[in-house]
Amino acid sequence: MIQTGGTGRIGETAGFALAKACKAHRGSVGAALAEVGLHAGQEMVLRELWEEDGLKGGELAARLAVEPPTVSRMLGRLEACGLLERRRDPEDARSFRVCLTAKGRDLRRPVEDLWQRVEERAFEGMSEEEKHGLKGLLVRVRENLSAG
Amino acid sequence: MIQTGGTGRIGETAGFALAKACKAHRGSVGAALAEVGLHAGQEMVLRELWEEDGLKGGELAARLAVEPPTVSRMLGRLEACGLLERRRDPEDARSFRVCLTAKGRDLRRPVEDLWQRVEERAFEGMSEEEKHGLKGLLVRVRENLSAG
DNA sequence: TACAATTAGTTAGCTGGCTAAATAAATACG
DNA sequence: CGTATTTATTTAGCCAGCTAACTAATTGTA
Repeated sequence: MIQTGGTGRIGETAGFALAKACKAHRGSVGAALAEVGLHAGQEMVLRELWEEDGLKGGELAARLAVEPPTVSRMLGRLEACGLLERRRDPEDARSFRVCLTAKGRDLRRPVEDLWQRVEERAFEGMSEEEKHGLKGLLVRVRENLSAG
Repeated sequence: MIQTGGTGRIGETAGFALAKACKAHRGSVGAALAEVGLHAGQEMVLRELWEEDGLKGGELAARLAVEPPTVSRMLGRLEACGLLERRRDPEDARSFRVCLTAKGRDLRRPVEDLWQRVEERAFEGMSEEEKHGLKGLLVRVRENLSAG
């Protein structure tokens, strides 16, 4: 049994449960990612590029809902790892296109697989209905908060 | 409308929805916390102490499910802010007790209030049943993952 | 055309999180 | 009793995230 947070107001909120569940999830994903040489969060950058290669830095930041400086340094590290490269945009000299290398593309399967393994463990014992309902509610939370 | 992540496998998982919802939630809480001079995560330390003052550093790390070095530096900063103090444990010279100052205790209300405001916005439009069900599922996710 | 305003990225510096390694005290044990 | 082991905390250094401030290129406009 896990304590849900005592008697205080914060510990009783759904937001608290959300934060703790997410922390555990990120921890599990992070541990698995370490086995392929990645840090938690970096797989999100790769995921966007697997979906659409050649994004501009700013587009990447917007899709990740992260600030430009964050993306800037992450790209530097991923580039140093040989997973992607920045190519100057011929149409705009202050932009660049982020392009996956073969090495970066090859990580797709292993990363999707490990994410899937965590998924199975995280939601073990839940029906498809429960899981689907949970997902829907989480999307609503995100919508509610990203407004303002 | 918010994109849920395209066609890739990761974007379709409940874990992905969890991560994105949590990111939005942490962002909202963090913005509100900034108004009382705190950073996201620090309120969790205070919360534990509001529940039980005088915890040892290691106990705090365990309850937060965080590593000792993380707690060590956070305590240093919170102490520098005058929110708490470390008192050496007379029964064990290598331990200490973390004790709130009046300033630290006074933050309870404002922090609980702002957390509550985010709670209302985050789960706006959800019935109590949905919210309660969501909370229960999130606790189960946490239990599933904190096992191994 | 020349200059102002906007836009794209980067750098610096802060925070929460982590691991590995060092310090120091308590405990176990021969 | 003295040494070895375990335990509590800190330090160093890495990464993701942030804001503020800077650079450089594009665009708007007088």
